[in-house]
Amino acid sequence: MKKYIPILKNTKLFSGISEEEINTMLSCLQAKLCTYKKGEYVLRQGEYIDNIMVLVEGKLHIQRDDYWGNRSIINMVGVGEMFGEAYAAPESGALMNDVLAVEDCAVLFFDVKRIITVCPAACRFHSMVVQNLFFAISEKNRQLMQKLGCMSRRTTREKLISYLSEEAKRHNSSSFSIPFNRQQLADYLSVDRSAMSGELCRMRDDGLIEFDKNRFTLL
Amino acid sequence: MKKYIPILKNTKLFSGISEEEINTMLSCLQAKLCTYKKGEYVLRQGEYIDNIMVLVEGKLHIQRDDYWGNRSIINMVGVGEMFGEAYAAPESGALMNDVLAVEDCAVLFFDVKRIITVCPAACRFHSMVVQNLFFAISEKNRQLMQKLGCMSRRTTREKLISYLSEEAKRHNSSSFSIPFNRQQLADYLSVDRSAMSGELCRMRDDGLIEFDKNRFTLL
DNA sequence: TCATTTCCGTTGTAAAAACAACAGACTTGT
DNA sequence: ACAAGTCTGTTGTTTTTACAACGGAAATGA
Repeated sequence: MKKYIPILKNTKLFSGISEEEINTMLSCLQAKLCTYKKGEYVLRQGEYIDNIMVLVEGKLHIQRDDYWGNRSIINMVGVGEMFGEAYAAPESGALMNDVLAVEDCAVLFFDVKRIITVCPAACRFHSMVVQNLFFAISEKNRQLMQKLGCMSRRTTREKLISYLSEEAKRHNSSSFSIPFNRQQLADYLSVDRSAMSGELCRMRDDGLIEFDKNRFTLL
Repeated sequence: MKKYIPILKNTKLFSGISEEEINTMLSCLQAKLCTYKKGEYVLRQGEYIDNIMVLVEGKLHIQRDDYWGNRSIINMVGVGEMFGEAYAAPESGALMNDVLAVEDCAVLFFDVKRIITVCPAACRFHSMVVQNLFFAISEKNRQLMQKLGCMSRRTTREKLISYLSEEAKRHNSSSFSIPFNRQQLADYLSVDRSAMSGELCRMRDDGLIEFDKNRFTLL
């Protein structure tokens, strides 16, 4: 577990907290480490959790499959990112989505109650973690609204432009790699893969974008 | 301002706090009351805020209009509900959406910093408000994911079924009124109004639902 | 009460997406 | 190195949606 402390130091949750202090808090918060192989589910829709998770290795998808097998990728989780925080509140109900390991993963589980209630030992930086958690949820909230803004577009082309623009803004560059292959991007935008593939090529022919595999450039 | 204390008592933010204590906190948190006529904007996309707002009278829409004039209603805000909490964090950037009064409204503004930092007078129930705020954001988060689940449906019919099912679940009844007219519902689901209107009638003919104006019944 | 506006369903047409099926390029694992 | 599998773009067909325009019903307001 200790080998992940440098990673935790750079997460939103432990921002501003030193490695030694993180080490102390890991036991204070009773963190548990679990590993998953590519393709395994970390959490399944319908489960109840009282943990907040931090991904310290690999890549995850928050996703959902409907009756007809249509997959919808809600979000991508990279190393250092938190997930499950929406279920931090008591009585938050069952998970709505699956969490799938798309690469071999390592995940740290933290007991929510131990985070949001003052710990008996009164860790010096406990209250800072609470505030960090608060800001992180707030940011996640904005991300979700951004995705809603993207999903509310009518056509595939508009969705693509919206998504690619956001990615360009996020990378501070008109050239960037995306964390999805074509099928995953289609699932993320909730459109048909082949239709999207065609639309991407049409956008390239129209001189809007260039791309090679997962690398895109906005023109 | 005092006349709204009974309303505040029943909000998520002030849950578990007595009316007298709320009265004390209103000054402690330096609350400000603003009123808006139907059709006025409470907040506009691009603004920067450091407040959390509670609607104490009327009805609001969180929405966004794109270049082409397509309106997309992100969320509906009713009396007692909070909004703007996603921008509670510092450096949370400019507002992504407009907030429109769809009825005459009264809104209470609270300074975020005064909520999340311990107040000088150390109000007895300040920490409870912080936790309430935390849970409220967490719940908003789940609501957004639920809407994403709805928006990720491919067809208008699936979106309608998804939305109406959630409403039925929320009302604990297969018969309920929705807070939208047809155009607003179409904007909320990001579909064409006339196409949606037709689909609703087809669903009625197929024996899936019944409706009269804003009142729907699932069969 | 009457005129005006808003709301809702309907229709027809054009545009777009979903779906299915396929072939070539590329990866992966043995 | 080779076989199997995956990923991507392409095409054609069917289904669905968007758009525009209209009429009647209901609500609003002077």
